[in-house]
Amino acid sequence: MTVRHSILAILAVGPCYGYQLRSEFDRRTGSTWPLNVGQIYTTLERLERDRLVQRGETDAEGHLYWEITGDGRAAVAEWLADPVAPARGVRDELAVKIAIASTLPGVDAGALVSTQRSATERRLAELGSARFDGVPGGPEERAWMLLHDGLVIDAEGELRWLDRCADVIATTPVAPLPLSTTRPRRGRPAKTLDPAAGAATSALAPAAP
Amino acid sequence: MTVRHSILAILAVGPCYGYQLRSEFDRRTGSTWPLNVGQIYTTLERLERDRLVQRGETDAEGHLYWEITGDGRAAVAEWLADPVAPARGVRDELAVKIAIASTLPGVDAGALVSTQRSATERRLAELGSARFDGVPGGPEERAWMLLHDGLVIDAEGELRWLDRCADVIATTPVAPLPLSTTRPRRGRPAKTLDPAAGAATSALAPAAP
DNA sequence: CCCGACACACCTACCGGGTATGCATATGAT
DNA sequence: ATCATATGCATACCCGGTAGGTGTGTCGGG
Repeated sequence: MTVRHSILAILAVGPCYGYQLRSEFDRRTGSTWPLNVGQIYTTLERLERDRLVQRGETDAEGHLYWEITGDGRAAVAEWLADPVAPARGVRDELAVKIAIASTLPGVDAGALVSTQRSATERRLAELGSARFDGVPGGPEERAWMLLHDGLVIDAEGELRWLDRCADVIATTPVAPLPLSTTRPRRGRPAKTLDPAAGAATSALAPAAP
Repeated sequence: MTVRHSILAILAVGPCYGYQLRSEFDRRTGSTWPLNVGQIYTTLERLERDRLVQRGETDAEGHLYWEITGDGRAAVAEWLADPVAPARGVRDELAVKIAIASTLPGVDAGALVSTQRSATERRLAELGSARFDGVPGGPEERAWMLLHDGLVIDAEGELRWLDRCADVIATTPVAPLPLSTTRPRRGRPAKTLDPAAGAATSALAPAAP
């Protein structure tokens, strides 16, 4: 939803035509987020459908200027006021991958973790030597710095997490899981008598009282 | 691509029918990643199209068992060997949002950052009090712990990053950007003789009349 | 002097992940 | 008897994102 909202926010500054939106987006984000031009037009159509945007004037060169509506301004305000939703990113993807891998017979999950660790370390090194090549002092540089720092912090966190994964895998061995042989019973399940008690805490969580 | 690969990896253990794949996935990931059943079937069809999977036997209950192919096994091996691609997650989304916001006239980017910080702190607190409620000692618990720790590390990193953002915003003020007034020149760009001087002057756009 | 490179400008088709929803059947609880 | 819930499958849809095609105008170089 980033592109959608960003376009809307730029239109809140003033009417723009499609291609212009892209250059404004690039200027403000330092070309940090690769944006396909085609996406602009489909997004504009969807915004129009949702009454957040409307077609405005057409200039001599044939440029169609899009204007933001009242609803659109409200949506921008809401976007700026609301924090972005929790996540669903790489960490989840990695977590699922490792979780699945550690249940597969004949798969060394530890090796997977260490491979990933090497890749992340390499990434971190590349980030360390990356330099902004553009006009300093402008919005592009700020955007670049913010993104760059974010990637660094992310990579560092990934390393910490991978170490934790290696630890969990090494210390709490789980037998490889074959396919479940229990035939599923249809219908409403029988009432369970006692749910297993005692949930373990993770190392990062404070000890339960 | 997580679901696609995970399904394939489970099929490498043995043939399964659609619904069975979902329960195996849940069992191995601790229901950590909410997986819509419908997705299984569309994914299986795509896997079949790509020759990674093929239709097998149908049992007495009418369950169609899917089998992995040789290409499929190769794909699983490749998935397990390759590290997960760099990212494109929340951090990017947040970075773009902050970058855009800090160029909008009349928008307090600092307030946006602090709002986000509050939300992340709240999230972190919730994570701190979260406990695994399931059968301890199994793969579900391991998956839950890995994911949980990942979320904690991620939230902590986000806080660090947001502090950095606040710092950048406070110390390197950028004038709010109006829409660029420079008319785009079509055609092949003129050969730039002195790129530094020309670009630097045009970087700071004066307010349009 | 024309050709090719390249930027502007727009449009369309397509893909893949994900969600919602509908349908049918079986079964235990109330 | 009825309802709630689980298994089991199928389909339509949306959305973000990518690829690729169509022109047009301008400049540099052969």
